[in-house]
Amino acid sequence: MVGTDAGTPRERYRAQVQQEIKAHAWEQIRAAGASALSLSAIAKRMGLSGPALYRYFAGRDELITALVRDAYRSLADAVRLRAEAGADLAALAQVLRRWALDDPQRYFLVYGTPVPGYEAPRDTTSIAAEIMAVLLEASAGVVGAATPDDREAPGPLEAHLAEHRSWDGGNPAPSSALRLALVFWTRLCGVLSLELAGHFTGMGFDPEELYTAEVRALTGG
Amino acid sequence: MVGTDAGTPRERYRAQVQQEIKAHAWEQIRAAGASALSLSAIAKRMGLSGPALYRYFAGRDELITALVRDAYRSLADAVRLRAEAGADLAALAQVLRRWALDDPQRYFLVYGTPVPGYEAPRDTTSIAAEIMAVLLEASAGVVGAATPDDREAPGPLEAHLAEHRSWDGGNPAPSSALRLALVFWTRLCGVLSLELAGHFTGMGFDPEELYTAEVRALTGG
DNA sequence: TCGCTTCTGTTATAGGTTCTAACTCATCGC
DNA sequence: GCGATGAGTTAGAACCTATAACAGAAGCGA
Repeated sequence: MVGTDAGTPRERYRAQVQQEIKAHAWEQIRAAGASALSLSAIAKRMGLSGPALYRYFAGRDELITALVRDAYRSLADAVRLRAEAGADLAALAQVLRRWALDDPQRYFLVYGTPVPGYEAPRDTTSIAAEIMAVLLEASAGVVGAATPDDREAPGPLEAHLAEHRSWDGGNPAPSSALRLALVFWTRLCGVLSLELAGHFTGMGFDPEELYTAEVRALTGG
Repeated sequence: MVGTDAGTPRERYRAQVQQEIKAHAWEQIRAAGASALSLSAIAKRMGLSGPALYRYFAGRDELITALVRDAYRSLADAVRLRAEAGADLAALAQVLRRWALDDPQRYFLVYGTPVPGYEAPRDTTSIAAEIMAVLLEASAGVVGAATPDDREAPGPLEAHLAEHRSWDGGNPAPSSALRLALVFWTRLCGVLSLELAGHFTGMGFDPEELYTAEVRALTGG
């Protein structure tokens, strides 16, 4: 645990209390969703009284923003770690699915309903870019493995992406890899969002079958 | 406008006030999201005082439930009307996109973050089934139009769906049509959810290109 | 037309929330 | 030890949901 005990005692204490607040916040969110998050309730359960928490977070919004950032970070770490361990795109799909099922409300904090006025802070967008970079790298591996016969003529989307690839982080992957990473992302989020929101309940089939079928279609398995 | 003025004067008045309440509610939701919906604020803007609204809705949850139902209904009507006018699957995709972009928060009320404990009332699930029935019908048209050469061997998902098609509403469509309707739904919701939540902002490309590319891939255009 | 009933809207109130202000007290560094 | 910093407290303003008790209008039957 390198870096855990850096700074002055006060800073360490402060960081620890902040972590404790966030832990209680996650507990509440898991139980009743982010909209039910209450600073007062957290304070009460920590043996503190209401306004004490404002020493640690400027308000409810700042706490939620921190939770969103942590959620983003946990997904980015999970994906990046497995990618560095040599996982291919199909394996990354399973990482994403596991991460989502492990805590649906955490998934929705990242990919759920946005607040109209809300502007994502800079660090979360950079984490999002980090995730896309990993997916892009893995996608380049898939399209690179395709035999020349499999290379279809670039469609309109590839052409469009070839001209708008400012988000590729300098990755020299072909536009077909850009397309694959993007479609991978949207299709899997599509299945997960509907599954976790319960839109498949009562339909009788197993969402995992749908998910893995989409992964197969994407990775040419 | 058949059926608008049915019932006693009191019933008509009551229905009108309920509609007015919902109109103000949508206004608030469009501006600041469903979590910012306030009965007090609605009452104030209607020239009423707080508790008066409880004559029309038992509480905040019941109002939101009514709004969810109306949102579902508007999507089902939009899709069904165009389908009855002869629209094919690609055209229905455009209807869905237009409906979503027209009011993102309405989309998220249906397909956004769910409240953990919340159980969808029966009438909304039946509307969801109605939407799926329309998509299934249009999907059957697409797979029916495919030449025999295009018919691929049924994959694992088709096999799974063939055994779990309780949601098909008695439609005798082949399991490939079930698969298509399901994948149509999830892929398009994937693009729309990410687009409307702003996850593509700053990436430079046009989400509509991605959307139409997915529609092309689905309808074999 | 009278009067009863039903429904609408009111105020008062309880209890919850976020958040600010002002104050007390412990801790840390010099 | 002493001053500065920071943590935690209570008090309070301004919201919110929701209920209770009451006033008054509208509808309906006799």
